[in-house]
Amino acid sequence: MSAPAAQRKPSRASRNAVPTDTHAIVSHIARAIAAHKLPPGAKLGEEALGDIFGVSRTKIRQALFQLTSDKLVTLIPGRGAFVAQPTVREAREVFEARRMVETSVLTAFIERATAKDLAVLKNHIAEQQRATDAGTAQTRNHLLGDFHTVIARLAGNDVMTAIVAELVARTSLITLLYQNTRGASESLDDHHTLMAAIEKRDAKQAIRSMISHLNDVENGLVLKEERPVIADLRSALG
Amino acid sequence: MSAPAAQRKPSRASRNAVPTDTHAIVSHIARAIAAHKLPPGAKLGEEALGDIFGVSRTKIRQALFQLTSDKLVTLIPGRGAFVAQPTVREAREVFEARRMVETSVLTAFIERATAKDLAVLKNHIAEQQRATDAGTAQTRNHLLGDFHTVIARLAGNDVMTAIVAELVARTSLITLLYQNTRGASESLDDHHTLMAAIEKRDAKQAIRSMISHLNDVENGLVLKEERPVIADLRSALG
DNA sequence: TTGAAAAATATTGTATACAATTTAAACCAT
DNA sequence: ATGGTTTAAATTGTATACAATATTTTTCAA
Repeated sequence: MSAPAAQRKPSRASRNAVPTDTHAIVSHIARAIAAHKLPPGAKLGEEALGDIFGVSRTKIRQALFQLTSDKLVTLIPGRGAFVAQPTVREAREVFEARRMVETSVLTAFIERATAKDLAVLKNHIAEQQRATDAGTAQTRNHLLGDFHTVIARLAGNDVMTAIVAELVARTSLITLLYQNTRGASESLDDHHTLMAAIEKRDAKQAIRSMISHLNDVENGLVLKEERPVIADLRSALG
Repeated sequence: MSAPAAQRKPSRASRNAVPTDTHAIVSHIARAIAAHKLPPGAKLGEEALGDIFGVSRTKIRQALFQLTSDKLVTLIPGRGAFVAQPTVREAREVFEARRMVETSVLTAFIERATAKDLAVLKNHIAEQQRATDAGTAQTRNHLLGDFHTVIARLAGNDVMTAIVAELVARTSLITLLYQNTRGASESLDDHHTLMAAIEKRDAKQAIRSMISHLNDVENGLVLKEERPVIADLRSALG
């Protein structure tokens, strides 16, 4: 005898399609950043965000602090929150960290992967293929990054999965700030190659593929001089 | 013509020796957890903490959220914040993560370390030795964990350093919850052995040392049945 | 005495109010 | 016009107030 859900009094935000829970706000903004709707350097005003999500600044503040600890947002005391602008040094360190972390994860995955795990991964690549052939750039890029996180998850270590997920998220910010000259199809080719090595349980070859894949993405980056245009908050998040 | 610092109106907390800045509050609580003054499961009441640090619940809340994302605190909705009680599974994953992450970091360090870097590390071990011979258990344990973070820092990758630091902090919680039967002197011996391999730039041997060191610490853990006594908040943080 | 139900208390979740700082605008002198 | 100073507006930082939820205590019947 559960009470009808409609009994909940509708929050101010329920009219819009934007979330009201703190975690939902965080992932909503994170997705907007990853999808390149919110460019690096964009101001994230608290009241503006509060209006958009229909909550008070209190919750917005919590969300912004969390995003700051994820390195997607930079908090300048007294000035406010901005979408992070990773430095060249930070970009290189993130890629080095990914090479270190993901090769270990990949080794563990190859050791432990069941036939079902391999099938899941193959299916994920098929999704990537479909999104590349006929999908939005947003879902395609999301899937291409998610692939790396999925490997970590299938390797069965939640701690490592969280680390990989964070590094992948930071990478999406980096590839926007430093114009990625490398196309998505090249990355997808890399994933196919990597998958072939994984299926053969050839750890050495798989690691070589992973490292050269990450190197290629990193080497595809160039320093952009002009700052990207600051997008409108509401249109980016609405 | 700088105004005298005394012009700042003294905050409520200035009478006590406890910090008022949010980051300071976070590290103060984190240290108390690492020093095993706040046992796993201890309730972290917001008003109680606010009284101790002389700030409002607003700031305490921020600190608790940050500690939650560091996995040192568990936030149960509607119930409050508690010092985290990592599960056995989580403990194993943290150790596996450390083996993965720290072997990579160690390899990079051995490749890049200058003579000065080696000297810094040797000096750190000397400190560990002094603290083991004639220091408090608290500073000894802090230095033993810090050693791993120092290697990461000297390896020159801030992203990896942050990851190692977080894993080390989580480890201190784990070693309290699952009674560590292994003494500090054994760990110090391991560090000496590792240092010898590092000085010879013997990466393979160094990695072997690091892995067996982490394995030994992990294998020294046992499941404790009884819950640790909950310490008094004020005495732990004052 | 025990156990359940109800009331009272305490604690968390969220919003708002106010102070401090920063940013923008208006103003004036050169 | 230009540059700097002053004033006004807007934004952030912190504390407090109020609502919602948990916890404890009290009460009462078996």
